[in-house]
Amino acid sequence: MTSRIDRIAQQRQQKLDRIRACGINPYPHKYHRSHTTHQAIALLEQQEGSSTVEATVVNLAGRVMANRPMGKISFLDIHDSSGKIQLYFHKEHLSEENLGLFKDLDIGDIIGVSGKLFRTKTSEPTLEVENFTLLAKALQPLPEKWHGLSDIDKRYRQRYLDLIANTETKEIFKMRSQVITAIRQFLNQRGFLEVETPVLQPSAGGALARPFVTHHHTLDQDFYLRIALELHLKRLIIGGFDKVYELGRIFRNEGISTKHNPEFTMLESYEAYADYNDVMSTVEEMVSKVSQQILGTDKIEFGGNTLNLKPPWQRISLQQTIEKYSGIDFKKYPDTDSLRNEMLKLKMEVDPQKDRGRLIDELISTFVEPNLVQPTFLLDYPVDMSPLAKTKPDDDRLVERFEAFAGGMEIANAFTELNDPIEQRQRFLKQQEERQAEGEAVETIDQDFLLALEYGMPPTGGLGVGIDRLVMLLTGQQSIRQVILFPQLKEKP
RNA sequence: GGGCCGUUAGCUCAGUUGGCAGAGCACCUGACUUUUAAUCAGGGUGUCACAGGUUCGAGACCUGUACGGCCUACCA
Repeated sequence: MTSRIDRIAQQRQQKLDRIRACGINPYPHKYHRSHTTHQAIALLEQQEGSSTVEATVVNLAGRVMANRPMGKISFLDIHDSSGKIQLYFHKEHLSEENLGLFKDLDIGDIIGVSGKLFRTKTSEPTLEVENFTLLAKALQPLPEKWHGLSDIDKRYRQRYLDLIANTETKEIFKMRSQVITAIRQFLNQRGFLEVETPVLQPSAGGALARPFVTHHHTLDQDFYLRIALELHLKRLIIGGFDKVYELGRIFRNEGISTKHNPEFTMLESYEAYADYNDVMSTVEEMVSKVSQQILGTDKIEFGGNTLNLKPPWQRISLQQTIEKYSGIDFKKYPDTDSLRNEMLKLKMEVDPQKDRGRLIDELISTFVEPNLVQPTFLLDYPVDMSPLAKTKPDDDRLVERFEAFAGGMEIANAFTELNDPIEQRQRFLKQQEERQAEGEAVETIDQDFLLALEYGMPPTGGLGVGIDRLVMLLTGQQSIRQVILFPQLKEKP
């Protein structure tokens, strides 16, 4: 018994055989197209607006997306990445070879067409096809034309079908590309140098996340995929590049959710002689400029709210904000146990493994984060949870660090970088002891980074921005998988 | 990791109380010289996710598995 899809494939195979039997190559090497479909429509408008511009023959190419036969004539739509255009085929005006080929044409095939542009009586821009070429025969049927492809699993696993069938998907990824371009322009204009640093690292530092491990055969050595860009970029600040950034993929071997993908794109930038106040201005200006450049506005819709990205963003103290939303002033509970007890009073389920920094983090994500819909900077984090940030001049229990939130999501993290090599070493050691005490996996200390710091790093403001989340924000998507072309999924058996 | 929901034709989806497996699109055949999800006539091509169980009889009920979605947990 043949399945339906086998039968369709069989029919297409027969068409392919017929086409080959006519001496036609169904997969030729190239096609010279003179215009995109978008350019062709602009050209038609130009012809119509002028009595001197004569209709000329143009060559277009694209995928056949619709066929409306009407006896001796047929209307087909082809799509290319610029848009779509209608084609008009008149069977009596086609060569014998073209007519035979036309009969074996399917929706999904890619063709090149030449002819003159005109408008039908319903004023649809149309190309009257004088000659056409098969550029690629499709053996699989496309998803349905009206509903598109809505099976979310299939959209991710066969993203090409999602892109063919759903124009909104295409728009999201065009915008993602534009966001990244706009960020590059913004930073380049401000004198930042774009650099590339290693993905494979002997120790994964700069953040606290479980890394992926891999192995280099020739060196017979394990490597980690990077979990942050931080430590290498700071080496470059030490090396004398005053403003550097990297837009790169990082990898964290942790949970997958609507806001987490195991590999994601991070922007990190470092600016010598700046502190976190300078970085704050940069972030709000960058995000608002990028939004204006791409959406034409800095007021965006996200999750049913209108977010105003125009600077200045609200700046609020972490301590006061936690107190405001949870009633807990963590300053009054300087050790882990007293803070945990206070959290238990609120009937929070508190993991006894968590240290003070992680407890505070839990307070942020439970009470604060969902409330930060308008873009907001949360300022001055406890030193316990920020080993790479410099303490405040007047309070060595807090560091000059901020996180930026919008739409209830964390989108950026930044601090005045710790540049005292002795203190940095102590912080790493303290962190390692705590990890060990908790019986958790201990990251090796990046000794080479500590050595670099000993040569002297200027005061520096550092920034990390989750690009995927920023794109979610600007495109109004609630799931990170909608803004990653090929999100991580379990393999189908 | 836990909870809830989903998986039926290539795609989008129906399928009632357990009683012959359905529709639209796509595809095939035919008609049609300006259509726009063209229209009209005819054609159903299926491992009902997978494996068991209950039953005279299971797409439907029960158990397990896989994959996905949402929530939750984890997450600098």
